[in-house]
Amino acid sequence: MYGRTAASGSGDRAASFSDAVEPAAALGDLFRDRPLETLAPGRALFWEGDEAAHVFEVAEGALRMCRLLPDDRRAIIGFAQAGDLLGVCVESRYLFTAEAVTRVRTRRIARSRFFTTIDATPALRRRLLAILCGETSTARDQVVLLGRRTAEERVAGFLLAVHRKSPAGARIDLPMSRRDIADYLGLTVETVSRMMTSLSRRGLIAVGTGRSISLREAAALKRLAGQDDDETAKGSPPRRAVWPN
Amino acid sequence: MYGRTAASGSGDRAASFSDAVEPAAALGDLFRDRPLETLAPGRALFWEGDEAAHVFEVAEGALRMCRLLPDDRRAIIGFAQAGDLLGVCVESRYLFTAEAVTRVRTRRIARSRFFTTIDATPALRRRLLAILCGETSTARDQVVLLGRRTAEERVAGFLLAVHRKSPAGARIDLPMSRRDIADYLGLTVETVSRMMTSLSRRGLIAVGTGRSISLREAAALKRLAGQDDDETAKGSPPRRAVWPN
DNA sequence: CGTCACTTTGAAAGCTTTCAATAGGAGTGG
DNA sequence: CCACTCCTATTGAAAGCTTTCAAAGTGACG
Repeated sequence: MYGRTAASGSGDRAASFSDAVEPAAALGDLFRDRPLETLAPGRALFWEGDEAAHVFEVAEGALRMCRLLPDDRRAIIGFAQAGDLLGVCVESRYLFTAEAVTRVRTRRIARSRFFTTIDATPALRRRLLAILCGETSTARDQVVLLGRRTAEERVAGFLLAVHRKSPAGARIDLPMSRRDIADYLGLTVETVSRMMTSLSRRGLIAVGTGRSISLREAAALKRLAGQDDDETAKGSPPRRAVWPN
Repeated sequence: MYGRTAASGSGDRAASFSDAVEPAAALGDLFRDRPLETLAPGRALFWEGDEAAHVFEVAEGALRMCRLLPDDRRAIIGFAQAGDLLGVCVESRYLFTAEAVTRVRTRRIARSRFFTTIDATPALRRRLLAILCGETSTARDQVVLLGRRTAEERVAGFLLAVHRKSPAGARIDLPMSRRDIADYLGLTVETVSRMMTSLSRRGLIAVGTGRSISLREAAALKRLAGQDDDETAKGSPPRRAVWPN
């Protein structure tokens, strides 16, 4: 589990990494006086199945939350970044592995203390509730993405999602590798690469050196990703197509 | 959002519909004296985007939670059944449409009252927390399923999941259509049908009349679905494959 | 300035989807 | 109670999008 401890951020619902929640009581306060711990790229903060003894707050860097299938296929459930909470779960074991993508700095508190404090503080309870609802919502967005969108739509949507939470400008620096992106989007590295190339050739993005990318035609990209800010249809209720039973 | 208000149930984490939570304070009590409302098959309990005025408890029947893409592609996020909670969300609008698959009976309470009561009752707060964590976990299982499993694994896993929550016996009666299953598994109706036929021809299942299916070789099915109850590997920690960065 | 890991390309293979058409079943009306 | 209609499920065959398998580029580092 993860979630911003005091995030702002908008977040088009379609394809957002973590969740947009209005600033409120800061869950981050819980970690205020805990020491910072550093994690080198590639190292795990905790493993799926391990005793969930702590709850973590990401202070810096990016992590990937992943799960492995018996035959080594890997699925990345999401990425966590500064301000996100990791390891919140009711069960006693972590449900996924959290690995550092970049150098990461975290703070931790005992799970028991986390819940005790949360339970005793109305404002924090509401924050946690919001975070959990957001997490579910994000995971479901991912379900829609994986279940019904093409490779191109996934990649376009991914780039837009990253962009939405990066400082500013058309330039984005992906902290993760193509493999991470592929495992997050349910594709292969090659397909991700091909889509990037394709978007690039069509002038929608510019693939820079390393892992930097510039969005050239955000509007077109949104159209591709199916995240049209179609203002005309904005007011109308979503879609009420009638489906046979 | 949905979740069992007082569920028992085990639930192999891989591919479970709703979530397994130990019995505790019954959230269902909140609905105890509310009148039952009936919904005919195919009718919506609420629409995505609608003002989330109520929280519902399913008393009977099965619903599908779905989302539509701009071009009519549909994704089913999950199914809800007796005991599940629907419509819990922090935001003011429903994030998906809930439609009756079978004849459904529900009870409802105002969202404000729901949260007020929950907030005032420690035991209920913990229940809700557990439900929300479970929902997130379920949605993520689905992400892994859609992102990294083959059509055959998905169908096999789906049948096992349905079986796990049905009364008993090898026989299961699917309340939903092939289309619903397809939209839930991110496949087409034809592919689902072909997989069923294939499993049937190999003797793993027997496709009865209507929507009934018998599991002939549950063990083999589990192997296919990647849900091996491999006792030997049971004790060992999940998987700690080291991934390059 | 090599080495190694990651990314990009190519070409062929594969799994699913599409498009079409044939079964099956449930419900309706004569 | 049977004929008729409609909708859902099953099959087939061809097309397509992704994946696989291989190999060539690129860039970061020591």
